Amino acid sequence: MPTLEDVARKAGVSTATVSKVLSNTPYFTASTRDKVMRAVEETGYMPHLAARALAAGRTCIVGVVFPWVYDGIFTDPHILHILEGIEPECSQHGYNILLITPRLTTSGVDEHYLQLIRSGYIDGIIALDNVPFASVLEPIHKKGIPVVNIGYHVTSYMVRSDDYTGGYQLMQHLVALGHGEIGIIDVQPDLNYSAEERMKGVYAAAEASGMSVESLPTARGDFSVTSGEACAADLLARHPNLTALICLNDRMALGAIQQARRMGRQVPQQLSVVGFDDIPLAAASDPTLTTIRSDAPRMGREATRMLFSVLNGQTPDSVLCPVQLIVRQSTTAVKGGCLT
Amino acid sequence: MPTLEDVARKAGVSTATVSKVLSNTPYFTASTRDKVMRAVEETGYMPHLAARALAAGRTCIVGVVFPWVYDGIFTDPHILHILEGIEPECSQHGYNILLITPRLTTSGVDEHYLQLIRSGYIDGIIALDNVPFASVLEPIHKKGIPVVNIGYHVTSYMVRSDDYTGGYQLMQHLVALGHGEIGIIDVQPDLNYSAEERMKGVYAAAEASGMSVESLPTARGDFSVTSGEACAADLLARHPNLTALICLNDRMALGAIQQARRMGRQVPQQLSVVGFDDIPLAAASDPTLTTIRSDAPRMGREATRMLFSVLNGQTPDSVLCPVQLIVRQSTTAVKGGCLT
DNA sequence: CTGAAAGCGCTTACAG
DNA sequence: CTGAAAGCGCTTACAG
Repeated sequence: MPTLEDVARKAGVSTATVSKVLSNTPYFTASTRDKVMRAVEETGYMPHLAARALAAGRTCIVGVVFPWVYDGIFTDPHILHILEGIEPECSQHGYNILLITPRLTTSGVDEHYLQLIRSGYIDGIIALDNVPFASVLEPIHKKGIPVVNIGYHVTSYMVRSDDYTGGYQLMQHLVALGHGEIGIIDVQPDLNYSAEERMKGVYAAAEASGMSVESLPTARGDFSVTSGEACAADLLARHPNLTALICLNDRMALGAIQQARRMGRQVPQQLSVVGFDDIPLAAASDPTLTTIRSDAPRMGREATRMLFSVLNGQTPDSVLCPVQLIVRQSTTAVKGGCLT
Repeated sequence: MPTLEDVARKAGVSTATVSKVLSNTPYFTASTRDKVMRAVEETGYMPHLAARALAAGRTCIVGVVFPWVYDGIFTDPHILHILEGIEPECSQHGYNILLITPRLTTSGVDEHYLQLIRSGYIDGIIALDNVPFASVLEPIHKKGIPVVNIGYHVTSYMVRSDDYTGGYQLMQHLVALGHGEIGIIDVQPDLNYSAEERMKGVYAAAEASGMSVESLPTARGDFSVTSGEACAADLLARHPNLTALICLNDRMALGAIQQARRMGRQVPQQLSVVGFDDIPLAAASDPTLTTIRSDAPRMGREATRMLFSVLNGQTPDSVLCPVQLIVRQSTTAVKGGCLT
């Protein structure tokens, strides 16, 4: 492999000059540039990134930190759509993506992660740090690497999805359809920041329409389909007069629909059900599911742009990404209810 | 950040010695090691990877090359399950994953990809190189980086899914259920290597059971749900006596089921339908889909192990990963047919 | 505008 | 077993 020195010799200039031409400093004449570029062509020179990284203190690598909090990390569509937004921005800036998946437990992060963060290999980080029991941010802060977090853990630069408004819209949608007897399938508190925000939104909308938050029948699932079934069974048995269910994610909603059917309740004619996330199955299930879609690629894109702006010495504002209510077949006006 | 020299000074030895202790060469006494390790502790030393890469010629980075052949790259479950198998192996070996997504067109790969490959940043590569019209392997070969390919493009080390056997099993399954009038929904040749192999398997099984391959009614889709619908409409109109359809992927199979229903054919009572891939929806659709599952995480794992073995100077054998027939509700014995 | 030289932080023959 | 020294391939003040 040819080095800078080979190019310099061939062009009849010093390595310093070649370096300057190649890194687009303004200090050279057109004729020098031509000589250098010709030599680059002829030698097939390509910069050695590790050498450049050592000398310049920049690696052109951004770390994308997806903590390994559960097995499904690589198949979670949300995470992947975020990556989909990150990749083109990095590519465009000539940056490479190092995929970092620390094992995150209540006792902290793993050793390999710590080493990597402190290794000088990474110019900036986009983290997906959003579980209450632990954070990946601390070693990053300590090392002083610029970081943008997608999630609710607090740092200087953040991108969040508007979970609160999503929850608000779901409740509002059901109220507008005339529903008054609404059950909730949520999850245990302190399990997930987004879920907490969603619930706050649901409650705010309930209060805004004059409902008493305390009296909303509630069951607690764990995001899984089966927990949705169990919760629906519980709620519908205890409160047969319910006309609608708000589920904190789509998978529980799909489980709830299955269970409602089993108990002889048609969806949506006798029971409206809403979910959250707009997973692919939500558009393909029967009935299709009314839900909230967040713009994950946009979150990735915004986070990456923020990171580059930080790397350029600016201090961008944090971003709240809007969500969208997707009305499908699983909700309808309450029978005999009055539309507002 | 403390450097090797800081550690050496504090331990009262040379940097060469510290380096030897840290890289586990056998050339030091226990007492030296203790001194060094204590100094490492006290200084909080962490090796600078770029410096190490430059000096040692190893970066501890493996590139995972997923060519950007279509938008869905980040949401294709198959790709992600492969990544799921790659990550733990790399992590275990102390290697980091650089995610490389070259834009692949008939005119070749993009410039940024070429630079990266030739940059000296990457010790080894796992590629997912499997579309007939272009390959990402050539620049890798040219640069001489060890590479394992997951797919049908030829290189020294390869991992493939046994598409052929998958196709064979689907046909065999239908024949065993007594089906004799079987339609095929395939895709255009030269579009996808895996699809070609699947078809070869289907044909081989057909011949093995005495069918004439030429007479199999066939329609050509493009992997999409809607193309599955169109193909089913075509086939069932032209050949009303068909009792089963083999579709080269699940999405076309799901489309075919929809269309069959619309045309008044119950699945599976009046028409058995099989797919290929076992996408998540295959287990959740109505009816659930009989299909072929390939073990993507295993493919990722095998490829990574092969790569590390190549990096260690060995020459591992290529791997053919077995597939599995998943029998679900969309297939049943032909009415009045004789089970063999 | 150009170049000589130091230096980024490590590893690795080599000599002892 | 240990260390002095060269070198990996680049960038960056600095002097001219």
